[in-house]
Amino acid sequence: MAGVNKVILLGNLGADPEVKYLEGDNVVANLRLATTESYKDRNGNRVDQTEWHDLELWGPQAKIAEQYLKKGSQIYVEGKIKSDTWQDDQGQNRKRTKIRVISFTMLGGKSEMGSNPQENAGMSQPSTNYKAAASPAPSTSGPDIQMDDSDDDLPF
Amino acid sequence: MAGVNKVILLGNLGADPEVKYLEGDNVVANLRLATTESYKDRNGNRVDQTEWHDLELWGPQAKIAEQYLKKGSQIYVEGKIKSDTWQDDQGQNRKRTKIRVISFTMLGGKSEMGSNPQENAGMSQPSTNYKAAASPAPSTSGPDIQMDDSDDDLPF
Amino acid sequence: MAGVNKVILLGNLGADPEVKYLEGDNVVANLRLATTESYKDRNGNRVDQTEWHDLELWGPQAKIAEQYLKKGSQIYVEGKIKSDTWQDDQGQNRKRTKIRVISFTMLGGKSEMGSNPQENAGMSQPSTNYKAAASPAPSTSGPDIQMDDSDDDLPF
Amino acid sequence: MAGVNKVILLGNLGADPEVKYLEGDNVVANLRLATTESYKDRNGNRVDQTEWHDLELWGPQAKIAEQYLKKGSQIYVEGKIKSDTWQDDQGQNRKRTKIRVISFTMLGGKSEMGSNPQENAGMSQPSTNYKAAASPAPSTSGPDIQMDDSDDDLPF
DNA sequence: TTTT
DNA sequence: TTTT
Repeated sequence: MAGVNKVILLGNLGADPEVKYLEGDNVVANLRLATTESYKDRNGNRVDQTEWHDLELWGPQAKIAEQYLKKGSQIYVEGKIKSDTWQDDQGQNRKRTKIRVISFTMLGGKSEMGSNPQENAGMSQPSTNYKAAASPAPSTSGPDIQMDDSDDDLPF
Repeated sequence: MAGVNKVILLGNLGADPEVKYLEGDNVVANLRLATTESYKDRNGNRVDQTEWHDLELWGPQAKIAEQYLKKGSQIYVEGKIKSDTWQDDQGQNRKRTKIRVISFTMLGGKSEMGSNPQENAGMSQPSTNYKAAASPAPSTSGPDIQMDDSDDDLPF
Repeated sequence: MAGVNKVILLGNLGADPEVKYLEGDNVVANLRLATTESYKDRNGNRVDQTEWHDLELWGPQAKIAEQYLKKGSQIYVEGKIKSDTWQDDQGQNRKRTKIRVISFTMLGGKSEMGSNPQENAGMSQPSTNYKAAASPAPSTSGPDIQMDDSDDDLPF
Repeated sequence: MAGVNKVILLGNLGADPEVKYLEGDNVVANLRLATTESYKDRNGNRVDQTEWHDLELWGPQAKIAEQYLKKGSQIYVEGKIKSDTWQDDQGQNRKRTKIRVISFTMLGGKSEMGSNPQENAGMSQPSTNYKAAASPAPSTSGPDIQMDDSDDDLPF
């Protein structure tokens, strides 16, 4: 039963975040992330190989992504693999794999922090590490606890 | 261009390895790995959530997997996400995601190492860490050589 | 400012946990973990190389460790590197590095769960993943949030 | 015996690399890497906590570090923990922990690749991932060969 | 001693 | 579809 399911990615966004506001105050952001490897083939030519990843962020993380990330942004991501399975119109089993983001960090320093300081509350550094908080935000009354969403049972 | 694409899994095999011997001495093994998380839902009930991963191993690794792994084996895996994309019969874009294994380690000590000591050459411990070696070995001669199989340009 | 400091270990305990109960309900456990690599030297002889790690766990994690881990236990650990620096008697700068554990998972299934079922509440599997909760436990009123202690500002 | 000893760091260099050329064509580079976490304390004030890591790179990696890294460079690192233990003048046991780098990637795109294209041979991208190659190259001929430098038995 |  |  012991299980570890961990993904570490570092790459660039292929497009601006797609953010959806759902009922009940929930927010989800979908990102397309490219990770590119370079290697030399047997003839000594450099070859780039790009893998595209579908990332999913929920709650406060989604909002931070909406606010600060855009096409081209470089980020470091920790998450886990999550698959959806369903039957398509032809009755065939289908599977789609995405990365549920647990935390991410903006790199590259090309931040364009909004001009509204309110927006940046508690986030003076654009490259702070954003741990996921469940959404709706739990009323943690403890000191400064960082939450992550790795094990919650919210419906996402 | 900087890219990191890393997966760390720890779980159990849902079936024996499926191994195919290809032309040119190539071997590929496919594994189904389950990683299970346990958490309590809002009612305090324990819930298990299992994610199934398709693993792909090549060359010597595939042979080691064939030899030592079986349904139920517990392993620790490092690898990377690799997707195949194609068009199906209906002309729809399809995508299948799997984990290309870079290294793995057998856990649990329930090894049943073959009775033939030759088989265990260099592997007195069942839980040795098996780093991937490209197969057939690339004719690496320069200093730029990739020393694991993460970046090779072999056709897999 | 972007920072990642992550350690992943899988190994066995060299001794039973050392647990200290501090004032204010705090608990700390210290573990000695061995990670062993096997490789062949240039003569083809198998060589084992063991690295010893000093792990530190706080709060509920420390109690779980006290309860379920013992000399020889095999665990998977995620944590971060933390160093203490000080001056010794001779006025020399000294540094000691340890691993602050964020989460751990018991492996090997050799659990000897206590006979008191209360103790195992919510932990029917010995190999559940134990995320750290800050100590003293925050009064999280949210649903089932998993906390980790990676970013707290408690004095440890 | 199963062992995993893995470190993932992302941070900035506190100083230029220190490179030593040893007898027998060996090269070693030492780096000081800072990883900084930001969090809010219980009063809502942002606090930065910096951990300093001693990195050690060998062979070709050391040369690449010497050539392209400098004080302030942002890098992503994978490696493992390695400790030296010895007795000091007072006969006391001492231990020093460092990170043996397995691979690293330059981030931030502030590369100042030398103007000599020869220098960049096989490395048109400053942020290529540098996997360690043992130096001098081991005469790998069998299938059990370690394909990165994590498990070699070279004298470093 | 870094970085934002 | 990203990035250098």
